[in-house]
This record gives sequence, C-alpha cells and structure tokens, in this order.
Amino acid sequence: MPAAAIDTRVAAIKALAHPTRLGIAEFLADGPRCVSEIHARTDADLSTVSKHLTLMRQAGWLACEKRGQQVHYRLACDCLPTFLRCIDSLGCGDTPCDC
Amino acid sequence: MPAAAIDTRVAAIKALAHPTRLGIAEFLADGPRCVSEIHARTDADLSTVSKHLTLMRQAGWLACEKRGQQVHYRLACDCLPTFLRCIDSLGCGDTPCDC
DNA sequence: GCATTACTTGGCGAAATTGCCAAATGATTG
DNA sequence: CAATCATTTGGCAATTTCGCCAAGTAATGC
Repeated sequence: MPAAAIDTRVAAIKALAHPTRLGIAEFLADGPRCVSEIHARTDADLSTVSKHLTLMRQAGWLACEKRGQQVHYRLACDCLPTFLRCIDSLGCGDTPCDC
Repeated sequence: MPAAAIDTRVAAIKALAHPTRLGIAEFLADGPRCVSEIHARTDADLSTVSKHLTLMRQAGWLACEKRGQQVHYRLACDCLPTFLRCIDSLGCGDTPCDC
C-alpha cells in the first residue's frame, strides 16, 4: 500500500477527529444547511466553523453549493452514520489483556 | 447528545488518525500478532509502537492477550475494514461548491 | 457607488500530539 | 537469584492542530 494512499486515508479520518466537526457531520445527516445555520449549532467562532467545513470538504466528507450569498453544505458520503454507530458499539478497553 | 459520548467517539476516531496506527489496524486484519511482529512492520521505535497499541486498545479497537512474555493484539471490531473501504471511495473535494 | 449580509483567509499564540531515549516491569531460563 | 527477552512507562523537545481576532472577498439591496 503506497504511502500517499495511507496519508489520504489519515487525512479523511483526521477530518472527523474533532468534537465540533463530528457534531457538524451529525447535524448535516438530517439534511443540507448553510454556514450560518451550522454555526448556530456550535459554540465556536464563525471563522473557526468555516475552517472546519473547508477541511471536511477537502477530505471528501462534505459537498457544498453556493446559493446567492449562502453556501449550503451537505454530507457527501452516506456511510458515515453507519460508521458512527459502529464506533458506539466499541467496548471500553480499559483493562489490558482480558477484554 | 451528551458531550461525554461525543468525546468517546472522537477518541475512537483519533485512535485511527495516524499512519502507523492505521497500518497496524490493517496488519491485524489478517490475524493477531505480538508486539514484536507489529513493530517489525513499522519504522517507529518499539516504545512508540507500544504506545500506539495502548491507545488503540483504550479506544476499543484492539484487544490483547498475554501469552508468556508476549502480548498478542487483535482487532476487536470487524467494522473497520468496511469503514476503510468507504473512506477510499470518498471524492477529492478539491474544488469548492461544484462537487 | 455604498452599506450590509454571508462567508473565507491570514496570522499568531495556546494547546495537544508525536517520537525517541532511558529506565522500569514482568516472565522465563540457567 | 542473576541474566535475558518482551513489553510498558516516564520524560521532554519537536511538530502539529486549534481557535480567536482582524481583514478580505463576494453577492444583494438601497
């Protein structure tokens, strides 16, 4: 497996590995939203949210569409909710060697 | 959704968001291996590999079992290969707003 | 054109992650 | 019990990520 392919995978995973970004992903699972609506759901600065959205789009998780002065983002991959459910089913792993 | 549950999810995702750790996950998809065998597959220090393994176990991705002086790690969740295939199918997202 | 709304980009300090070395632990053998 | 093998832990510098502020761009209305 070439290193570049691994880096692409890692970039995609890193793009989810943040509470705000994960919250955005969940919010967008209900349907497309514009940046202001997404921002209203977070406790971060608007510019921070914009950067999170750019990162997630570049990783391939989100697609966006400009309508007038608004930019509407939506989930570009429907496997994400499935994956999150899988994650929730993981055991704790607190105790070594007897899970 | 409680903040603690989100942090658990983020921790699980972060535990995959590293080239060495992702490589370990793929290696272990073929079956359980002890730390030395895993180490031989990476270009990192043994202590570094050990820390990666601990992190992945705590996140719930790996389980381990001690046999003599060796510790055998294995994948604890079979949804991981499915998720990685999903990631590989993501588009690039390089161009904004016309994906 | 000028003002306003919607969003993005630049920059920089703060916080988190990473990785090597050295030291410690734990099991096995002589 | 001393020596060795397999693995983990502590510590710390280097790198990366994060998030706010300020400034910039782009579309709409007056």
